[in-house]
Amino acid sequence: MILLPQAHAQLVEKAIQAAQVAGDLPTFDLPVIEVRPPKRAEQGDYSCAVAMQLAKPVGRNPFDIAATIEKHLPDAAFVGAVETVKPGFINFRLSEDWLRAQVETIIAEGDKLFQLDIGQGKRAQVEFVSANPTGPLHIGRSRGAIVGDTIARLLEAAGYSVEREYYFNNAGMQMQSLGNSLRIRYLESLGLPVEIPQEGFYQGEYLKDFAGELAAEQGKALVDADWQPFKEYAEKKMFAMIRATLERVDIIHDIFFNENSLYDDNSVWQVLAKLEQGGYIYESSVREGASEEETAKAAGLEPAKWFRSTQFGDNEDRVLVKSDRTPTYTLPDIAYHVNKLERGFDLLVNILGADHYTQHQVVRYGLKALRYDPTPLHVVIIQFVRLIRGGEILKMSTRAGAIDTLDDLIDQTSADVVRYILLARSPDSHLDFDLDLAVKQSNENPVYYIQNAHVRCAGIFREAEARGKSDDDADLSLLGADELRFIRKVLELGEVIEQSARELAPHKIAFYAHELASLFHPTYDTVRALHGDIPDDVATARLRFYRAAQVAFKRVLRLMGMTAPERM
RNA sequence: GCGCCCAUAGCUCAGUGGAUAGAGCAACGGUCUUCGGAACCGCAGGUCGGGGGUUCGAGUCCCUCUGGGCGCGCCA
Repeated sequence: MILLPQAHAQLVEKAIQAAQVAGDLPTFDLPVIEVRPPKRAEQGDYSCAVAMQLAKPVGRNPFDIAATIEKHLPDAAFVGAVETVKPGFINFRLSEDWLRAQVETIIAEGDKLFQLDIGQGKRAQVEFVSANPTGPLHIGRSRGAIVGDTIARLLEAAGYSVEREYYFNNAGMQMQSLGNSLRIRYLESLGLPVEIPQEGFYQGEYLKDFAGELAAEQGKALVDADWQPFKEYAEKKMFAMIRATLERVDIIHDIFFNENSLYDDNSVWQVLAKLEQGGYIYESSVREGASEEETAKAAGLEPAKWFRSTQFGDNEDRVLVKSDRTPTYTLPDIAYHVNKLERGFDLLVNILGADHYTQHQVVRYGLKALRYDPTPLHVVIIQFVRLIRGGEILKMSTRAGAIDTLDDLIDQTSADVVRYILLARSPDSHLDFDLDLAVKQSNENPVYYIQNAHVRCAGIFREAEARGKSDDDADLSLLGADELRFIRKVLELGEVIEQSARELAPHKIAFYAHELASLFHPTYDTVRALHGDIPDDVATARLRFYRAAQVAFKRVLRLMGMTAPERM
């Protein structure tokens, strides 16, 4: 299937070249020619403003230039009419015959509708979620989960070969606390006296469940054990839980990358050595340029290893190896990104919460110091989510208790609702998740509005079958203006995929889905296929149209990771 | 104080430097002896936070101010 903006742009380009050959336009370097749907439908299906850009270099008024370009436009099957208007727009209208024929193309492409080849099979990796297995997934994390998975789906549709990766750390203090918390719950479930620590204790109910299972499996065998075996047990269970939660929203990672492997293969220390060789590391108990206060605080500390990130524009140097000679999170994170780059991906996408921005900058400085080319690396920063219930704002936190896990949210709404609401906002914007609205199964909830379009198509075919009618051998010339308007919108899907994949802006598909549905429902209302007074040939053509519509909705819903229900 | 993000209709938000700034919800008024109404139609709603600048053209780019979010740890 063709991308219409690009196809039109090529026509304009050829027209300009032809005009130059004919001497109607002077010679100049071709600008990037952009063609897009105008805001107002009366202005055409696609519009090009290149003549305005050319007015200055060519030294003529834009309207004349546009008219000249129009004169030299080559023929194309998809072009119905061309018009040059006011300041210098060239407006295109799609051929209606060509549009009608697209109904068959859409049906033929089916689940692969607008499967593009922009990625040309290049390898892309999307890293997202990446929560350590210390607890269930929270809503704050889940926005990144949905955005990351949808970006992966869009990249696949754009023609990339995509891997989904989850980076985690199962070492460190938090995991030790988790193991210790489980140990206490385990002893408690055996009826032994325990003391719940004030700090570093995980309160969650899930640990009581784990403890109960562990006690049932092991009896009193672990009464004298330290935190270690408990940590291992908790980690295993926790990951199973996280995976199960993600699967509920149709997210499956291909690779779980353990931070520890970067120590096992020594790459963390190799990275450090290379930075040292480059002269980017110094040893000191306090960073260079520190305030008196900081210096006083650091008095008596053993020297740490500092990275001169200020050389790359950072506000201050960062510690890579602490006084106790263990690395900070930053060092393995740099090593991880080196690892990613060396795996040869053409595109690396990293989904991060807004609070990780600074950390990521330091990683980039590290890569720069190591002389890696960071161009494949793209970061999508996700702004925070606020949960709203009864008009009240509940702030999200990965350490808060209560009711804000992704599982809870799915339980209270549905996987589809969660996916759509978390998706339908620019990642740059803060997101208010209105629980009351999400729970409502009414037209206030856009999720059902979109899915209902698919349901209605499915319903038509159930009914058609019952009445013994089919859409075989349809005469598509019988389709009217309403149907064509909808088909035009379906054909914009390619642009939406291309653009949202290129810009890593998956919310665009969500808005498109709603726009498509809002063209569908009025059409469904007026364009009847199975009414008694509809002639058979018209009914057949319309059924064929609804077949194409169903294909489009299914494709769009699947691109968003949502289900395309047959009934609701 | 420094860095990043945000500010558009009453509310929640779209808006790739192009033409008269758009949806949904809420509010108001209508439609239907339904291929499943979680629908459709209409009406109304705006100094695009303020001020400068760049451009043939700015909600969009630059500067600045104001207001909000996040970060600025030898935590991860």
